[in-house]
Amino acid sequence: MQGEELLRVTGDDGERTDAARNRRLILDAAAEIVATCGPERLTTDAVARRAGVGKGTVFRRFGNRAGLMHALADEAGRSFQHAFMAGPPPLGPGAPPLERLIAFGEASIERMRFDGQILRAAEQQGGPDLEHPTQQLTRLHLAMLLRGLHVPDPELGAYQLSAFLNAGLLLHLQEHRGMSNARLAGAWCALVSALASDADRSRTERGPL
Amino acid sequence: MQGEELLRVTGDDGERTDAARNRRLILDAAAEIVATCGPERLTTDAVARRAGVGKGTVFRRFGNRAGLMHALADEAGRSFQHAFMAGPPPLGPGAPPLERLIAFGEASIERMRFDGQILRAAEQQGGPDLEHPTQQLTRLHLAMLLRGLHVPDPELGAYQLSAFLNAGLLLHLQEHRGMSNARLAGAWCALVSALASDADRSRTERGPL
DNA sequence: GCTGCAAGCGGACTACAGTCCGTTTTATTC
DNA sequence: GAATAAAACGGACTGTAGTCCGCTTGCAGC
Repeated sequence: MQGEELLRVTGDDGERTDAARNRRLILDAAAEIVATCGPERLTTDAVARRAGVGKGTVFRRFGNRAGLMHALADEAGRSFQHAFMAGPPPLGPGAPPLERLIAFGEASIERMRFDGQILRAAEQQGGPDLEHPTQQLTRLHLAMLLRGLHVPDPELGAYQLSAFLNAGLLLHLQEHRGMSNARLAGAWCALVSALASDADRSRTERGPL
Repeated sequence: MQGEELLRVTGDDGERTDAARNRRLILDAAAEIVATCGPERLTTDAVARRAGVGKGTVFRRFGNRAGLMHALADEAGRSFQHAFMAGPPPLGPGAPPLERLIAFGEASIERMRFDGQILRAAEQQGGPDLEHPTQQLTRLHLAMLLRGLHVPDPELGAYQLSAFLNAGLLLHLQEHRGMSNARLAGAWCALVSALASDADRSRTERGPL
């Protein structure tokens, strides 16, 4: 009766120290393998072996291969996340919503050069994980900007926009269809501008509430 | 020297009769399993067993599991394909491009009720197969309609639109987010209308060439 | 320190996708 | 209808994701 439920005061996140240590070991091992052989060569066995832990531990920590990839992708994307949430304009706060939206798309497209492989690998397997915190954060950000443009359904609009910024799609367009980043950015710009001006127009036509 | 290269005059598509027979057997067996247990339960072993063929035959015919799923999805989607290419307006030819686009989105959303499961299963695994003939046909259709609206980059616009009509995404929004088809259709309508009116406006402003 | 126990661990095990290659079938040519 | 080459066949085999469960470890209270 004494040690029942509320004795989770251990580590930072209530994570036991061995668990935390192993998480880092696994993440580092995975990053090393990805850097060496590419994400497609990352097997859970290899990660476990290299990290010096059992295979079960990998799955306990990350759920599945995609979860591990997401964790890796999140580490890579942390700086991007910071840039659009708290960095300098036009990507960060301070610029008007439309400019921020355009900058966001351009940065996402540009970013594929570095993180595309990992992001794509994370997306695969069971379809893109739309409920993943990082995805949600991205959509929340987009929805906020769309709301600033008075788009009728910002939440759904965010889904529409992020569907296009999907790594699998962008990489395909860049690599297999040979589309330049400028062209992709242009299409993005056209899309968000259209949404913005249309919303603006129907707002002023019907009166601004 | 006699039978060298040009002796492919056999079946319909130059497919040997046993090959054609087995293709049908496999497809029927797969459809039956999907109908009974759902697409996620479809294993290549089970299909082969039920069809009474070897496992290798399944892979020879369809490449991989996703290929089989696509073949299944294509059979299910043939009537839809016919509807937007040769059926009555507004989905088929005869209506103005914007109306056809709207109808296309609505039909795609509606369609998920029946074919969503299979479509999603086909999309999974290695990301959506953007080069699959059916996908290409869809994009070609969308691009044509966008061209009719004088959108600047119809080809890329088609990618943008079809990214949203993705089964994985629509099903997620319907099932996990509880969004009504009306809401989804509304967002689609807003999107294509915005593209259309923006293109139209910048065309008339700068003069219609 | 000692004890209790929830959390964590690890690796054998299962299930499935996809490959490989010796054997069989099909269509063609003579 | 026999010979022949190409195509197809099938099932054993391989590699990998993910599970399971008995064992170990770290933490909290004493």
